[in-house]
Amino acid sequence: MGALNKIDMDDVPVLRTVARPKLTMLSLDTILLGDCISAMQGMPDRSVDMIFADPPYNLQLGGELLRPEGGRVDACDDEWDKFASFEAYDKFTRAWLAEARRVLKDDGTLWVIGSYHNIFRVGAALQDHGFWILNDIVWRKANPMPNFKGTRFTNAHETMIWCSKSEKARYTFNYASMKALNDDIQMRSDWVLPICSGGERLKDDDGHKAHPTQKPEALLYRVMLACTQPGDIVLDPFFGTGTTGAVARRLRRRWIGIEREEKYVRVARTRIASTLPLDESAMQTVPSKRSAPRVAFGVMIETGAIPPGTILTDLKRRWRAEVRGDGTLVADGARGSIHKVGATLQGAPSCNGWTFWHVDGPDGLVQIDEYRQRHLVAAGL
Amino acid sequence: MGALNKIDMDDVPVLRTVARPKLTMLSLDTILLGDCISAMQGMPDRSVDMIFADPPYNLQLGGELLRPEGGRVDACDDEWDKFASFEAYDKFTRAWLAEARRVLKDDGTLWVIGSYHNIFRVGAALQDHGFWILNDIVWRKANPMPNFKGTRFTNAHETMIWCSKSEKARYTFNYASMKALNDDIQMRSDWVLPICSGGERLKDDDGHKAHPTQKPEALLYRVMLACTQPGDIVLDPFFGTGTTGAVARRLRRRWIGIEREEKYVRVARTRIASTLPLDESAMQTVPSKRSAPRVAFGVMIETGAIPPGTILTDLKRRWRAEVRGDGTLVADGARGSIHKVGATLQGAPSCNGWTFWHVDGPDGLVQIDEYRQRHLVAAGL
DNA sequence: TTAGTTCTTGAATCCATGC
DNA sequence: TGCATGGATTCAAGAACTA
Repeated sequence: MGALNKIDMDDVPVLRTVARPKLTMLSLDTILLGDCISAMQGMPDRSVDMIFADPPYNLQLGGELLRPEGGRVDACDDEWDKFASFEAYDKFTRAWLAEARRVLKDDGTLWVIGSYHNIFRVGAALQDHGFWILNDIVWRKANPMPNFKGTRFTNAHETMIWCSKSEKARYTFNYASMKALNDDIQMRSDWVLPICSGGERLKDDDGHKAHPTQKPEALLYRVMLACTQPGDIVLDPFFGTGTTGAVARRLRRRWIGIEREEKYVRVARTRIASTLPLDESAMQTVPSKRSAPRVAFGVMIETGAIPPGTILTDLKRRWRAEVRGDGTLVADGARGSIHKVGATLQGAPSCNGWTFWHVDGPDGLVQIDEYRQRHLVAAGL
Repeated sequence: MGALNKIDMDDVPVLRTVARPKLTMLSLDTILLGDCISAMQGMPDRSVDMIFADPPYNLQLGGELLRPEGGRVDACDDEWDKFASFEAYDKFTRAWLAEARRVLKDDGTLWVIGSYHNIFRVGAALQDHGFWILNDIVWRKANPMPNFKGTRFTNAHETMIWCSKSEKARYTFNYASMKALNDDIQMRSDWVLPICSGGERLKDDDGHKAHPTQKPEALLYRVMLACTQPGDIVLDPFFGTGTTGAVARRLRRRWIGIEREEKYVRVARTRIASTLPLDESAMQTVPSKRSAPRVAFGVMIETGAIPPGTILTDLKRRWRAEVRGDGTLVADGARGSIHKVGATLQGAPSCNGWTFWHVDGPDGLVQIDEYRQRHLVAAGL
């Protein structure tokens, strides 16, 4: 009996990990069913070019959370995300990191994604294992779930850590591709991408989401395009529904996925089997679109462009309002945002405060939108 | 000889930390010259409302050892940012965090800012000390320094961790102010703000920047507006050029700064002395409904605003209920408070009766919360 | 067919007070 | 300390539905 039992020979093979002698050869484009630490123990030293890891976040959620309209939030309360303590989580983290480090080629890189619940512990463990952090990348979600109770800031991002095995490692970074992907401007450490929803979100037979934390393919697309070459081997030790495998296949990279839950493996197999590799020509360049950033009026106050206490007026000086420290306006009989106060004073259903309000200065009336334009220019946006 | 030698009595006093017996009283709006751990040891337990900490980022390893206990470094370069190892940095971090935790009020909050070089170690240490992370906030720099060599992604952000002393702490979060500051949309965990440059950037006599990591006032403005009230005490154990003090003074908060380097203290003193507090009227913020006085629905009946027998309906006129003399409602199959009846009829777990129910009058539907607002205004509340 | 409206949902550490 | 109760609280995207 070998190290792994091959239980399927279809398009996307699935191997069941049984014991742990090292394989002399890697099975590529394959899902290993089992615990990631054991599975990696069966892999040779320095055998993969990149590792993308989306480990449990250890969310530590409380009771159920209700939306304002009464609905229930479908939280990630799965058993695989529960740990007894930070110590238990650290022990688990350091164990899989040790194996990941061993199977990674010396010039390979490791990516880990997490949230504030776990990412600090993961980052500290990485450094303790000798990994050299190259960047921390912020995935700014275009459409995050709001904070329903108004108790904190909207948790609108997740963090990825990108690191090499050592300070001197000669890692792959496709600088030119990243710049091209970003309209010929250097790719920054913050990426704005939508969450995984719509047709991309995999559903089970009941129509429920197949996995609570499926990542968008766009995220993996950018990661893989940045740090690997076609033909490189990408390992994902927390494979889930196989986003890493699907994108690897699309981008003509080789891949290995490890997943403990059989139900996720089934979903991943079907998904990857139906994913088509991109045309080689299509892999050359990728279009991108940059939309104008939204600037809140409050930023004008914070940056000192319009100090609190400033009196604003409309073009015909019919109404006046005073700017408050929190970016709201106060006028005779109205208070609130620049838009709301403008609408109330005029008795109009709505109002664009940016064009309605002006600062009455030495040079006459200056529309506050003028300040916003200056801010955008100064910020290089 | 007292714990601190007062060496200056000007507008912004500077106290030199000498020994460490606890002070019975806090000196406010003051800079303490000395190592932050020693200085905090001279402060009482649970004495400050908020701490903003911008510790050394440990940007370079392999430099000379800086003793965690705080041995002074006289050099004019940035020796304060060098640590011999992660262990040394951790030891230093855990030492100042322990004092910060002791000095912080039980319902106070702590902010720490850092980059990928140090923030993961700081975050893990926070959690190990029992702090409860509320958010990690990404300061997305509008105009970061490019990566000149093209070897990584442009390092375009820094990370702040916001935490309370415990999971159950009742911390201050001015939700309504934050929402107002962001054009009436919940403030997110990613903040786009320019770096500190131009006239705000302090220069020394040679025209060089006075401090290598001066933070923009806009950043502190948002932090302080979010988590403190006017009059609250804000401590900054790594004061530098005193951005925290300047913004605190502007926003009419009290402040304490600790700084080891005399040259930075000089710059900070001049800066803060020339900062003007904002007008009190400009400090008024949007009152939150949670802090508004409670009004029982029965008062609406007692004052005659809504007479018994009035028929209430929801916005879509799907349900009807009749007002009783004691302030309860009676509907088909339900009776009780405005909230309970609304919840029962909808089959919802809960319901805000004030916003659910309406009076169907000559001017159309009027939300009963409208009556409550009128009552509050009339009562001068 | 289209345009407008309503409904659903996403890695979430998500209430405050009084008895 | 636990339980009952009042009543505060949501953004964007895509699908489903309606006129």
